[in-house]
Amino acid sequence: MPSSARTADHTAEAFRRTLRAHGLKATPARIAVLTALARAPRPMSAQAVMDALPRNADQATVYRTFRTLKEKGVIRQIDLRHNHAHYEIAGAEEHHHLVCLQCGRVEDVDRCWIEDMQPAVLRRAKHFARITQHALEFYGICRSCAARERPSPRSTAKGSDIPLPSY
Amino acid sequence: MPSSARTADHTAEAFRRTLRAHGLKATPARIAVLTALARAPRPMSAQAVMDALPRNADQATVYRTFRTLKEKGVIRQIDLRHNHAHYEIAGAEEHHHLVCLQCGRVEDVDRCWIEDMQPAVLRRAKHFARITQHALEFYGICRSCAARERPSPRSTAKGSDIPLPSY
DNA sequence: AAATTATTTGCAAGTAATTCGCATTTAGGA
DNA sequence: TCCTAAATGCGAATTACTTGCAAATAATTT
Repeated sequence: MPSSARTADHTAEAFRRTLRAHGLKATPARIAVLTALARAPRPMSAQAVMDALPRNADQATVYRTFRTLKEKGVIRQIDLRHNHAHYEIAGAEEHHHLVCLQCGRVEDVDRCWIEDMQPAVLRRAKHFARITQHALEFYGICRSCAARERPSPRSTAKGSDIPLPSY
Repeated sequence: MPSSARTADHTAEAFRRTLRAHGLKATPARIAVLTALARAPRPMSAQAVMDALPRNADQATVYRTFRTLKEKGVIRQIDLRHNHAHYEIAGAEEHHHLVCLQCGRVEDVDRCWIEDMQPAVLRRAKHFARITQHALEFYGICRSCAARERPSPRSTAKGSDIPLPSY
């Protein structure tokens, strides 16, 4: 067996099956994006993915792929405070990240503690001198949205997809 | 004593003192931004703050104010997955947020649990039907950056402030 | 209270990240 | 192999945020 970092089958064939299982077409572009994410040791930016791709696949495709796979839960969006989104393959064991606000270095935190645990997290970290902040957000669906659930999955062609409150 | 939500003095005078304590000029724009954030029940976007401001203060000023106050730790940046940053006054007791991926509704989570605690979090929530994801990131300074600490706080005038690794 | 100066602001233009419209291509079922 | 919905590629558009610089101003000094 290969020495892949996280236990998971990250072959093109496996991705093909995953895509099909979600009712998505297994296109070369999507497989290439997933392969790039799987190879990278850290969450990747759109730019990094585009650079990693052989030749084809332009921005729009990469961004659309991110959105689609994120909606299906195949990949996960990460906010590293770099002024642009990062993505990683989901499904791996829960983990978080240590992000250096100065140089952008990212390191995995493989267990889930908060606040009082920060000294311990820091001790386990390989490359960090101190932790100054952390952010935790929960995402889900609120009651009113759940109530009018699935008004028409495909009707969202034009309008901005999220009706935001004023802030 | 007034019935302000979070225990803290959010008067213009208090903000003036806070600013001065951080070596910043207590300008009307800054006090207005802080006042807007203090009044809002949720983290605010730059747009929301600009709309809330009497008349003056343009984008550049608001964004610059965010950056300055964030660096001083007076306000905190929140990623609500709305495609733009949100900010809230820092210093209040630790809390997190519940964000509806469909309508953007935001609700505070006033205690800090994760994962296995999600059913309990959901039960305590007022407006949520389900939680599907959560994100936790730690921010700090890595060893190499700590090593070359404070090369010259003011010399970062032009270059992009964070030398990013390739992704 | 007026002078002084480093900060901060406002404006207008600029840049980076992400999205959209639409014609063309393609994956995968019939 | 044909067919059709889904996906791509291209260019243009939009959004979020930043920057350069001259004018304004907070707070210190006199």
